[in-house]
Amino acid sequence: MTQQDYTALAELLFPSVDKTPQYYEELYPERGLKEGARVTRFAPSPTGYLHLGGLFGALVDVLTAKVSGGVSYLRIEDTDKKREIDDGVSAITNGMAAFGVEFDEGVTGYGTEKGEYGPYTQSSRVEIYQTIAKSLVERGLAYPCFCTSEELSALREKQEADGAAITGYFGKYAKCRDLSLDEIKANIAAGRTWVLRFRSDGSEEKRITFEDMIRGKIEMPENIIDEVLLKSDGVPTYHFAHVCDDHFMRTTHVIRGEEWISSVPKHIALFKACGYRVPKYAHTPQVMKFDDETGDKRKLSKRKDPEAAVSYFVVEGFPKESLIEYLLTLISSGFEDWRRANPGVPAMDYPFNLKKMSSSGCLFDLVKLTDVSKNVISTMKADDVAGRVADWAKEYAPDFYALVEKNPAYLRDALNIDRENPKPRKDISKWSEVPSYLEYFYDEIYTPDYTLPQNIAPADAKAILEEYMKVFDVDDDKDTWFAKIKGLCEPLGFTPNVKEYKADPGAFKGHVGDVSTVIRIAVTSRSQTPDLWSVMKVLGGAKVKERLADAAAAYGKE
RNA sequence: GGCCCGGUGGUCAAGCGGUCAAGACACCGCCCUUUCACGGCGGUAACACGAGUUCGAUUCUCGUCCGGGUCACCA
Repeated sequence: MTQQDYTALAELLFPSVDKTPQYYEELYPERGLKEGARVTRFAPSPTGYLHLGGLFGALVDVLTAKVSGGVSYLRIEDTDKKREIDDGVSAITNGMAAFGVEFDEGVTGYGTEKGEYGPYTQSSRVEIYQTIAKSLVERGLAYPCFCTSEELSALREKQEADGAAITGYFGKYAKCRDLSLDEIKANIAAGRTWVLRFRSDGSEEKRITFEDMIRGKIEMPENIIDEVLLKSDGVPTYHFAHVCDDHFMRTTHVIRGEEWISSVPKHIALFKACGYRVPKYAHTPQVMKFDDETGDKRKLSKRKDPEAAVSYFVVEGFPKESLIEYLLTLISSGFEDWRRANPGVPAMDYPFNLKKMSSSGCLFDLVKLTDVSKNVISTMKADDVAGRVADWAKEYAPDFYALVEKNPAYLRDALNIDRENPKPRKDISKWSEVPSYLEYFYDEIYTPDYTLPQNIAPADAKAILEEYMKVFDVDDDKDTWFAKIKGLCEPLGFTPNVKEYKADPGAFKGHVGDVSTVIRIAVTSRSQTPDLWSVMKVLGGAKVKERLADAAAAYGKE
């Protein structure tokens, strides 16, 4: 075909395209950012709920931009209408919001966005792709292909049967590659649909190398495939959209999952054909999970693993900071050290470095998350914890919420036991644990169970309780409170001195610990609780006396 | 199958030619202690395998094995 033919072909294929690439170059100028500033993007497709791996990637994008004084943005890749789901976009933006991940630009919700480089939704950018496609045709770098999917799969089968190393539409197999202008016209006139293909000039022998920001140098065979640029409905494939968008949105660093590594040669070829500067690439490792059934590491699966959806963590009531902190420990090995050196600093201030990211797939570890979360929660103020518990309960535990809502101060006080001090308790890892954790503070959900440890006889328990009721005063300070419990010991055959008991166990029924346990069980039905004195203070004198009496009566019946 | 990525304790991981191979989680023990937790101290436990390069390999090279990805008008 001659240049004239190409021009005519471009006009034939894209009659309605009236803009030029130059128009968009001016519309989306280079960003005037300072030297070294990185522009990153998170570009998911709205095909389901927000995946944990998605949050992971988004974090890397945002951090990379932030640390360099650059820009991160959210782009929606909705070029495949078949796979799209109704609230796919909201699932992504809500999920990000729920964990406090904020982009500088891009889609902010269903139908809304911010920033000067939009639209940030690919389905709204078809005119741009077509303009670039048209110019590629004019330059002989792209051509229409009329092959049907049947023909294509027949081709693949034939190649496989021949034992071909590379299968696909390329070179001599690309039968539409050298159609004449007249043939093309005839096909179109006959109403045959077409896709636009890239005319690759790659060679099977040549290899290309590129520098991955995480993995270092990667060498691969050059792309020889005549990749589809525009599907038959005129919408671009991922590959073409990636090139156009990341060029015009002036992305400097393309950070995406490692499943894209194998298409980098394709992308580099496309960037070059378009005359664009190739961005830097960083391919992140996959988040895996240990499969108990097979005993193997495997990719986190949407179908089998509830924790693959970030919504799992909000339902369970993990604070957003916990998941972020945990993910950061996976993302960057230096994070835990930094955290120890910088307690209380927002996680997003972490001086992240792409190069220090591990390149091997990491296993998602719920146990570690639990530990991280306990630490996060242990540093929160009681008011904060109470507020978050209430917010969580309102949504996911309405019965508990009804209880809590009646007296917020009471909830706060119960949650404040052994909190707001240098060595806070670390009992809670997620809000869903709170209802059972605070059970004995609420009669409505409290079921008395006065079961004693083996070594304490009910009759002794009854005696302890009866004596204790005589001296109990909720207003005692902690020392006199405990002195009273010690005072109970000797008359009843126990010793206030644990060491004394250990020296000669046979001489006593037990020690203060046993006496305390009896009281603890009477008041809370548990042998293990946070500081009992504090618990009683929160419960109030009347309630404590009532429980003491109930328990004593219960032992009396035995 | 071709191409590509990866392989340090159970998990996450430092390490970049010479280390008794960090640390965190989990686990175990001890101390603290009226229970539990917290905290402190200590412990078990790893360089997938085989060659090569080197005075010396966890570190470099090759091969093997294992895991993963990718070979669509899906992203």
